[in-house]
Amino acid sequence: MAKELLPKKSDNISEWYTSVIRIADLADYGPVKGTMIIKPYGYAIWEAIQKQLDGYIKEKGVKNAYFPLFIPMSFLEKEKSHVEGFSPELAVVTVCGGEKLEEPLVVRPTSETVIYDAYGKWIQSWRDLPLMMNQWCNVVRWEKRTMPFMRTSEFLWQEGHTAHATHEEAIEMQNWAMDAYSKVYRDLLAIDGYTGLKSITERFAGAANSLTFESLMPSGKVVQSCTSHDLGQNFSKVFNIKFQDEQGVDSYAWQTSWGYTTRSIAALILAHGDDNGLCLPPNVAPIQIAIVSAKATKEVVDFCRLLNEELVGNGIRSEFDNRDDETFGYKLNKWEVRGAPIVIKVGPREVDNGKLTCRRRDTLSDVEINRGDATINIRELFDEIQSSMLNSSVNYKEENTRTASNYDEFKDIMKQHKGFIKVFWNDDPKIEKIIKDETTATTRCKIAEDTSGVDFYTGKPAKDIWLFAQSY
RNA sequence: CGGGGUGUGGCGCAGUUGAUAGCGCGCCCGGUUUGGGACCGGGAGGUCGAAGGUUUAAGUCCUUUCACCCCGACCA
Repeated sequence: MAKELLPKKSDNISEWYTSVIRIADLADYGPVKGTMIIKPYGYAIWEAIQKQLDGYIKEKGVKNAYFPLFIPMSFLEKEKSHVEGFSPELAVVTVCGGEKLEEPLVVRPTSETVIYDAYGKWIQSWRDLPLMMNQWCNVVRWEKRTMPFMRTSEFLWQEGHTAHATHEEAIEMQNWAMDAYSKVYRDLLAIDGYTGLKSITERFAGAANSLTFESLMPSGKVVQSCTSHDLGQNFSKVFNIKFQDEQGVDSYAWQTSWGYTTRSIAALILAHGDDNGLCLPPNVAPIQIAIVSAKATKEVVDFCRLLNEELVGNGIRSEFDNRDDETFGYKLNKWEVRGAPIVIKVGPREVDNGKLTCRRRDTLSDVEINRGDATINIRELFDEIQSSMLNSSVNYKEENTRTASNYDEFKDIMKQHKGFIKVFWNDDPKIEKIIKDETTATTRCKIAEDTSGVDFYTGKPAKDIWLFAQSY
């Protein structure tokens, strides 16, 4: 624990990022390339996200289930664009129990194929629809360039898979999932972003179209940590997910899949952290309140203990840091690096005057509140911190969304600022490739249909408004 | 996977022309301390990323390999 060892975020955001993960005790490297150990403090963030998102999922009537880790290679090969999209990053098992397998097994990179093989067996009638399942699990994608939380060979996520009788119903589901994701982002992580449709190049392998939530990081690069796909009938046709409707006519089901990953924790670290370390919004902070005593007299310790019990009893994630081998100043810095939203400083002064000195992590300023109604005051402070953090994210996004009306302006913005670039554009993979090669920017999403402008690249009448940016 | 860089106790580093390792922080024990990273005393801990090679002798030279960082391609 040494704050002076933390590189300045403004100097070198990459080194800052990997250091803060280690110093704040979020995670450590695993023994295998690209793998990571998520430590309790980091995992608790994931649990807070899970709790919220799992609640939304259940409210919607989607059931949790679990499907196998191993998938026969032939399953992936059934959907052409799916296997083409994933084959470069597959981990494949060829030997089991000391014997070479007849058919290699893929460690799931995503579970469409294994789940839809089962759906094909389970769905016979319109009465079986909609079929809506979700699983919380790990997936493996052998990435070339890894980074803790941002891009690991194995990562945790939730994947929802649904089958519906109509395309409209499937689209409603797809939109619902993205709404839930953006609520998690905004309400829990205090991160704003743009929701929209992916381009032909960027969409999920096997999807008819993909919705995404894109959030801008201080480096000027953009993070995508969740997507929601309209799979059309692409998978139902190859996995034979057929049902007989009320008229006795056979049709293929309309499907969606949607996932939210631990990459969102990377966004959380990057978006709010500063030169002093992590800065967590109260709604996801594993420890929302750290109580630190300035002098460990019996009166002070008893005061802290009672306060902590009261807060914990009222559902606040509070901890009394009662270590006797660390000094006051040391503890304050420790909780600062670990990003606890509020540190309550208690000494004889507070015991005497019935006030609490609260240090806000987001503003690094002290606020005095009454001990008497501590819980109420702290809940108010939480709300204030949470919304102030979201506000700064909203402002940052808006300040860094720039409009380009032609390619020269576009290149200029990429050179000077990065961030989001808003343009009129018609989706064209060939042009997207050229732009990427020349500027490193790719489409993030289509945010609106609008025929009032001309395509920034070709100058021809345009149909839509798109956001471009460099992605992580 | 391509280009560049790094690799020495948990962390940050030093180690001259080759002679089998040292510092600071941290850690453990004892004591004094505690309102923004305390101090004194006493300890533990490394064969120098890994494997091979040259040599009487390798942290230092050579080869291979691995990991991490920065920049690309792939990607949630």
